[in-house]
Amino acid sequence: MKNFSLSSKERIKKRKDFEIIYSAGSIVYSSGKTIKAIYNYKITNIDANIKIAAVVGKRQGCAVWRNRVKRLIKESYRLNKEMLLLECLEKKLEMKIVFSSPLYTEKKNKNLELIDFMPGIIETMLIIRKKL
RNA sequence: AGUUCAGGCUGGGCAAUUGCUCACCCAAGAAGAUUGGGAGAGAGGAAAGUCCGAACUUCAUAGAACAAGGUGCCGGAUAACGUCCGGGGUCCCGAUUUUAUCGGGAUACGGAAAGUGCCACAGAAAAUAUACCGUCCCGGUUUUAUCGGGAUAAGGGUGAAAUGGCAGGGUAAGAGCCUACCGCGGAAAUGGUAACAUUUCCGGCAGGGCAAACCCCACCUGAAGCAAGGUCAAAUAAAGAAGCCUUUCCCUUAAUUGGGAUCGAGGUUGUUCGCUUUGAAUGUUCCGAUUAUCGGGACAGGGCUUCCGGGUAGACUGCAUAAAUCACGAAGUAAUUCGUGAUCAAGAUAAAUAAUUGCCGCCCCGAUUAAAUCGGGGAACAGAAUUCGGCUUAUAAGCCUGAACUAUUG
RNA sequence: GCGAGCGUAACUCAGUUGGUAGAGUGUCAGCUUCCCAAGCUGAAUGCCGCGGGUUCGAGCCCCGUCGCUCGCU
Repeated sequence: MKNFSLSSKERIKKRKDFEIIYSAGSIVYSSGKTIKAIYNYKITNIDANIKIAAVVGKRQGCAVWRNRVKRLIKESYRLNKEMLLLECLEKKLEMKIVFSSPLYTEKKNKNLELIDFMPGIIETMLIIRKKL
């Protein structure tokens, strides 16, 4: 498996998965609460993998802005996913994470860059790794 | 040259690395699962709002009318439209010049003599006219003011709007009462496909505004929408059909309830033992043997397996060759149409089209300044979701055309 | 994607043949009371979401637009 890819297998696509995560997941915030992560995992023998999704609320901005936020979250996970993936492969976990950034809105933060998301994502991933 | 207004066009480019989506080829593979490699394609002028019109799909439907909704000068374009093009009327602005012409702009612009309704306040009166102040005549009282009767609609005042305008005649004062011009209504002729325009004749004037008030007239519309519709179809529960099974004993219960033993079946193991999991429920009736009971059949109930229909989750399809785009030519004032040639150019579904960097181009600021160079900053509105034709709204910067104004030069 | 509804005072809402925009709560002032509450009296507060149009006149009629809410798998 490649180190920096993010194929369709590594994204949450089914409605049921989201229902499971929101009902039984646990929540982790980064410092400053810029990034919120909800995660859920179980032990399997077959598919040890991580699946993620990025979620932006409808009221936070228009469609272009929402797409950009999701792309930036995915990008910053993609570049740093190795630190969680090895851990999960060793312990044979099927991990599912939902990232969101509830504090950003289009009116306040018009032009967002990758730097605005990268540290928060890394921080939450480190917290999740500790709790395993 | 600048500013403003109106209309139209463009909506940065190239490269590298790491990724995403789609379909194609090659290799691995039982496999159209999956993995690796290769070469290819991958948002807009509004993709937006969902305001109109269609295609397409399902349902309904003999035909006609009504209801409800929409459109509304005339002609053309179109698959269709509330869209577009051309023309006419009305209104506004500017110029010339003077009451017409030219240029630009706006226009929901059918009917008020089919009927109903409304027009606050003010005003005499707001729609069958009327008579507050006036003006004029007659009479009385009284003595220069007032009262009564009549004539009048010129003037005043109110209002958004007051019953044709203006000039002359006429009169007691007035009045389309009469005349000319203008306006209005009707008829005819001419021009135009038509809206309409021009001319002539007739009528002394009928007539207020509002139909984005009800309404009348003409024309149009069946309803819902790709979350339409179609195909395949897991698990679970339940209905139907077929096949097989429904051992024995004891305790208990209201019970087809609960429990134990035996026995059967499955798992573990090469096999046995062992261990472990699991097992239903009988009742009625007939026949035969025998008379305590046993064997067999039928019906009802129960269990297991298989099949069948329905269609949920989910998957596939609808879904990318179309009223398509571009170029040239022809017809037409134009919208647009016709012909020939070329192209095929996104197809996601918790939803791809990205991130980072470099160079060039554009704009702004600063420095040096002859051009130019160096440094810093900036680049809008906004993201396909079945597909087209429009409309509306958002939009940095730049370009083109036309009009008006200003300044400078000749 | 499709379809409905609502924007009026600080808050909750009325407002219909189109004619000077209202109620309740709250705020402020006065009266009452030894003081407060309650009560009584009075006052202030509105670009009727925004922009056009029709009309003499628009919160109301028409068109466009912005924001909010709800329904359909």
